[in-house]
Amino acid sequence: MTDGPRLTRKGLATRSRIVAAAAGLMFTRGVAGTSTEDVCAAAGVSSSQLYHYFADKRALVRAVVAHQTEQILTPQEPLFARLDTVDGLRAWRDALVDVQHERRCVGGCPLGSLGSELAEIDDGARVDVVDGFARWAAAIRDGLAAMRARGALPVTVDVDELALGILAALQGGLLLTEISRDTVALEAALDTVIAHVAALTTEPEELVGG
Amino acid sequence: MTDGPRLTRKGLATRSRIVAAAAGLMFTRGVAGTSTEDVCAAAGVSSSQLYHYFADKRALVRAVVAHQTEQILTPQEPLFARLDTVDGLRAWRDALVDVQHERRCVGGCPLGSLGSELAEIDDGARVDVVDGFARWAAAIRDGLAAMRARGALPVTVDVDELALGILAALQGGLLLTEISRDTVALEAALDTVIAHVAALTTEPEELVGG
DNA sequence: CCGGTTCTGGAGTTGACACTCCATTCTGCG
DNA sequence: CGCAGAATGGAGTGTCAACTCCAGAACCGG
Repeated sequence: MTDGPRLTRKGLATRSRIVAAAAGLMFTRGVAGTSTEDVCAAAGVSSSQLYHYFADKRALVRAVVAHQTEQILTPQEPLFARLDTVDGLRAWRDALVDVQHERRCVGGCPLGSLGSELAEIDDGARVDVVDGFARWAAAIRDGLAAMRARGALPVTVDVDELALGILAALQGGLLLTEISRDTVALEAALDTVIAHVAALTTEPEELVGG
Repeated sequence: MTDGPRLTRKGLATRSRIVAAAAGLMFTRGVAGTSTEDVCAAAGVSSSQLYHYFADKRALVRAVVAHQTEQILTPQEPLFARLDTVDGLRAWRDALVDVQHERRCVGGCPLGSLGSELAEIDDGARVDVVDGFARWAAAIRDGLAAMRARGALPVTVDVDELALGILAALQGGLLLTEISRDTVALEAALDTVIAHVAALTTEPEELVGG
C-alpha cells in the first residue's frame, strides 16, 4: 500500500499502537463515532503522527479492518481444528457465547459491525471484510468437509452452503445479542444450526449434559 | 413524545415527508452519513421545519426506527400468515431473497442496520429496535406454534427458540448478503434453518422443485 | 373574518473534526 | 561521527453539520 517511506522499528510500533487504539474505539463507538483526535489521545500520539502513517481516516479504517480480521480468526484457530465433530462445534459455540458474556454483549462482531457500517460507503473496506468472512467460512467448511470425509456426514451434503449457513447464523446471533443485550439469540442461532448438523450426522451421538 | 404543539393536517404530512426522506437516506448511507441538510433537501423542506417537528437529530432517528419497523413488518404479514407450513416458510424465504435481488443487495435489513449502528450510542433507539425484532420473532413463532398445534411438529420443540434461530439466520444472511453483494449467503442461511424445520416435521413432505 | 397557533423561509452561530505545515528531534546506516 | 530520512510536537485552517432565531405566511376554531 503506502510503503513509500520505510518504517523503522519505532515507527512500526507507533503505527501498531494507533491501529490498536482505533480498533478499540471503533469497536464500541463505531467508525463515524470515533474522531481522529480520540484515536490520537487513546494511542498517546499527536495528530501529525497519525497522518504520517496513514494517508487519511479511510486508510486507517482499512488497517483496522485487517487488524480485527486477525484478532478474530487467530484465537479461534484451535477451535476451528475441532470443527470436524459435533462436540467440536458445541465447544466452539460455548466459547463464542462466553466471549459475549465477558463483553456484556457490547459491540457485536468486530468484523460484522465494521462491515455493516462500511458496506455502502467504502467499497475497498467492504471487499476487505468480504475476504475476512471468506476465511472464516472456509475454516468452518474445512471442519465439515473433514466430518464428511470421515463418513460422518452424507456425501450429498454441500459443506460450502452449510458453512455459510452456520456463519450467517453466528452473525445474526451476534447482531441480535448486541442489540438485545442478551445471549439467548446467539445461543438459539448456533444451537439451531448445530442441531441440524447433528441430525445430518450418521454416527451415533454420545450423550452430553446440557 | 413531543406532543406539546398539536399537529395540523398539513404539519403531519410534512412530518411524514421528513421521516420518509430520512429513512431512505439513512438506509443507504447510514445515520452518521446523512446530514440534516441532506434530509431537508430530499424532503423539500427548510431546516427550521425539521427542528419544528423534531427536537434534534436523535429524535428524528427514533422516528425513522419506528417507520422502518412498520415498513418491514406490514408487507410481510400475508407471508407470516402462512408460516405454519414448510411450504409457507419457503415462500417467505423466496420473497425475502427476491427483495434483495431487486435492491441489488444494497442496504441489508433496514432494521438490523439501524440497530447495528445505534446499539452502542443511543439506548432509546436500541430498545425500539429490540421491540421491532420482538414483533418479528413473535410472528415467526406464531407460525411454528400453529404448526406444532396441528401436530406437524413434536411438542418437545421450543418454538420461541426456533423462531429466534430463524430470525438470527435471516439477519446474518442479510448482513453477509449486503457485504458480499450476493444472495447466496441469505439463501444458505434460510435454507439451512428451513431444512431443519422440515427435518423436525412429522408430516410427509410433498416434493417441490428446486 | 378574526385571533391565536402552527408552519415556513432563510440567514446566522457555534463547535467539531479531518487534515496541514513546519520546525525540531531521533534513528539507522555507512 | 555524520547525515539523510524518518518520527514527533504543536499550532493552525477550512469545511461542514447540528442547531438557533426571527419574521412572515398559512391554517383553523369560534
